[in-house]
Amino acid sequence: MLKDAHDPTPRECGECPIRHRAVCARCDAQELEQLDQIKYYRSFEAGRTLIWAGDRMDFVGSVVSGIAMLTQTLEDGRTQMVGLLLPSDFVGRPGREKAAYNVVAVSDVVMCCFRKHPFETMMEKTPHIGQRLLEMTLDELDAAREWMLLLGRKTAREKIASFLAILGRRNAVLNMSKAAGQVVFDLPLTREAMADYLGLTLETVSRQISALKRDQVIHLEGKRHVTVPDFDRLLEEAGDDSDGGMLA
Amino acid sequence: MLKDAHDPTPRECGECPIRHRAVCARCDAQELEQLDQIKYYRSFEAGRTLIWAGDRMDFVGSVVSGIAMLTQTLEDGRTQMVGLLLPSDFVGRPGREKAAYNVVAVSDVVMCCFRKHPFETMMEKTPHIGQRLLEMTLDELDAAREWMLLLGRKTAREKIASFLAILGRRNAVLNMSKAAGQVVFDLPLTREAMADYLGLTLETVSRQISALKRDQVIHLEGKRHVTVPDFDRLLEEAGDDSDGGMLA
DNA sequence: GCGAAGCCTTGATGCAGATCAACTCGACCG
DNA sequence: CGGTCGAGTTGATCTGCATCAAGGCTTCGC
Repeated sequence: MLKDAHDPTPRECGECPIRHRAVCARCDAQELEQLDQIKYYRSFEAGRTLIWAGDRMDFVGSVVSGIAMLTQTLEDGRTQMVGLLLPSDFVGRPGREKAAYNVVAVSDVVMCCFRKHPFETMMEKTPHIGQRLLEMTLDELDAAREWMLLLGRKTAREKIASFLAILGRRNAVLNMSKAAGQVVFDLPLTREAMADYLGLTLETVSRQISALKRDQVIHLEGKRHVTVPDFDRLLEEAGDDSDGGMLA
Repeated sequence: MLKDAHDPTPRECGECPIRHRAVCARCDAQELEQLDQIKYYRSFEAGRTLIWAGDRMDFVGSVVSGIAMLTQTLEDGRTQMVGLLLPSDFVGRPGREKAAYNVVAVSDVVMCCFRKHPFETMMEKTPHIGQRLLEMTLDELDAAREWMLLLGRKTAREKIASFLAILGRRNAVLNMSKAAGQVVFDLPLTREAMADYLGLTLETVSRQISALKRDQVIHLEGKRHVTVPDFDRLLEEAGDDSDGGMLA
């Protein structure tokens, strides 16, 4: 709610960093105009819960900057992450009254929110939006299915390696930082959040990271900065089918 | 490919059992006409693999009758089910060249296939289809996320109870067979397929079913016919949050 | 009627990862 | 400066599920 001086909130769609990847990617100038009428920005600080499962939702929206996670919990407190939201990812479901998951800010987050009812009406009249949302949802479904394989069948070491491979691949695409096959990135999550992602305990996450470090599969500077000297080696550790990940 | 005398393949959309739930649910008479031009039926016998991951796909389609499963495997053979396809569920992804998952017939299956390219062009011109597909995909994503919680955080007993609850709830809705809260249904999967669904071994599945039987949570006639005397008791065993499953 | 194959159950044993617990390190604050 | 708090590491022990192994029940073909 509060805005500070360094707030990276864009002023208008033209300067929006996710303009070409979010739900609005295919909208033309006139459609953006319409969206502009029903949108507003909100900022949240790291650690805050943006939405509680069961809450009434009066908006849907896009993550503009920062990282958030979707989680579910059992009554005794066991929690499982079921979505990791990066900039341009969509939050909420048109047509649904109440939130199905908790949404928690991992880092500071800025969201572009659309008032739900007007957005729904607009979706009916503007195929562009629904088409783009369909694409994005299909991508998420693929990711969820990859994730199910990980949760159901991989060992702790394979889970960690797979997670690092996902982060590494993303960064390799963004930065082209493949100097001699080296991949470098920062872990965006705490050990606990990684555990919730992978269906492990935080102790096991810590141990397996140490083991991969000991076996020279990765190097660590501090607790978060990772260097992967040989990415293929990491992929082997992840245990995927040989053609794995070529979809993305 | 072969058709036998008892083949339940519908002749035209008017008599199609999934007419009002599949991708074509919202299509008007004229749109159905168009779909009719590009569709054909195929039958598969139980156990057959309809599609191999990596295969070139020249069609997408709907399950008309029977049950199929989507599976992924690791190179050493460990396999995880990532989708359970019931009548009206959609197979394939518009815009994608190659199949991402294996599709295996659990029972005899009839599919209504649409030639992929004409279907894609039609989707662009017919918002009804894309809208319906979006709804269905969002539902699948929700189901996948529920499933992730199960795979990542539930015990073997809770997994079995959850699976039975899903089947029971589905049948309760269909049959209204809630004579005094009793729910009755047949297991559609072998122990091995259940294991692949739940991320367990088939021995553990068998043991946990025996345990639930011993503890009077369920009754079994033969290996497949299940009676649940007290559905709330089953839900407790499933370990879900108290408000659980009310989305469906 | 008999053998073989598929599906399922049950028992004995082992191990990967959970649990419980102690400790380190750095950031922040009065 | 010392104290506290959150994040992470590491060790010791326990346990739920996997693994290995044997046997039962049904169905099918000959």
